[in-house]
Amino acid sequence: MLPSAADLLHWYDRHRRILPWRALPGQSADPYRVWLSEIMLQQTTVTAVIPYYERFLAAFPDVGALARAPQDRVMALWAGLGYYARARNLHACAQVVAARGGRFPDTVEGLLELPGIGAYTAAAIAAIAFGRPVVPVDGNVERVTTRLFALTDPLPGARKAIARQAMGLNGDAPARARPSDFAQALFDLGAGICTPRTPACVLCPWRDACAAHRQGIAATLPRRAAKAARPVRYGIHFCMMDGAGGLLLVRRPEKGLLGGMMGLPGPAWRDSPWTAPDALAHAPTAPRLCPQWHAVGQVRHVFTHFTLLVDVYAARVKTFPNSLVGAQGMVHRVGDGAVALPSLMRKCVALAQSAHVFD
DNA sequence: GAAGCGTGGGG
DNA sequence: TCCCCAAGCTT
Repeated sequence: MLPSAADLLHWYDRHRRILPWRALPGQSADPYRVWLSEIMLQQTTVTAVIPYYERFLAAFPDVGALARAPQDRVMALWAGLGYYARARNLHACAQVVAARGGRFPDTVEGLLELPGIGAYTAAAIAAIAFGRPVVPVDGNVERVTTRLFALTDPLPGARKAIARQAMGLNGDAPARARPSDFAQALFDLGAGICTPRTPACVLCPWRDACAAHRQGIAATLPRRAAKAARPVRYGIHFCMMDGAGGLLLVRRPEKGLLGGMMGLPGPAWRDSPWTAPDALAHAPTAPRLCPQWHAVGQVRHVFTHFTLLVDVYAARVKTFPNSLVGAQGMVHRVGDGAVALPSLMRKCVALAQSAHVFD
């Protein structure tokens, strides 16, 4: 028995989530909002995205406003959401779209040419915003599909085969009549019913069509290849505050980890721990500046492919010498939210403040 | 194809 | 505490 789109859409009409970027029933979606939400939702949970989405939409009501904004402002609003290349690509994409009159391409092929838009996002925008009959294959759809057809080959190797099966899910007339709802129904099914750990098969509109459910293996799919162990790396960062509550920050390189974001000064992270004298040799210095450094503790931060342990040193000075600011970074006030400071660096600052070195 | 790229919440 | 992983893209 093949899954019926009508069954899924009927379920969706009763149980669809209300989300800030989602059009109400019968209304058409704004391509800008759909695009913005899709970029933010890449590898990121709905609950994490919502406040960022609201702030972005308030700051940049349309693609032209986003295109005209300084990159620093975009990065500052993105700070904390992670995968910062998304924010750089978002800004670049807005400028391309603004240059073509503010209208997004309405085909998968056209969307694919834009920065930050890959196979999934192109299909999602095409289906949700432009009603193209395509199935965006994200993690939800992969999970639903592997279970529906009991596909047991492990990810990521099986990804292409899974996508082929998924793209056939909209083959019947009800699905092709409502491409936008069909795509979002698959998301809601994956997010609310066909969940990773303990799927609520008893509530699933596709239960009778699901091969994995019949075989009692739904919760074990999709299978994944074993992951490599996460190594540990070691960093040192210096938190220096002046009498007016200014913090010395440096601009990180455009590419690479935390690219385009601000950070506390410190030597490059390495594979072996640091000793205190070793670390202090890298402290920011300037003529006639003799800061009293205090070791305030360690921050543990987990990135995708390694764990970072940061020893944080804090010092208070009267004022930052111009040479230091000019050579190594900028100053901003603590509490100023409009700075592109990623979560790792915010943790370091919070630790330094908790040590009362700045009181 | 594989590696690089963040973060926070839940089991 | 640890492990999993979430509407993936780029190189």
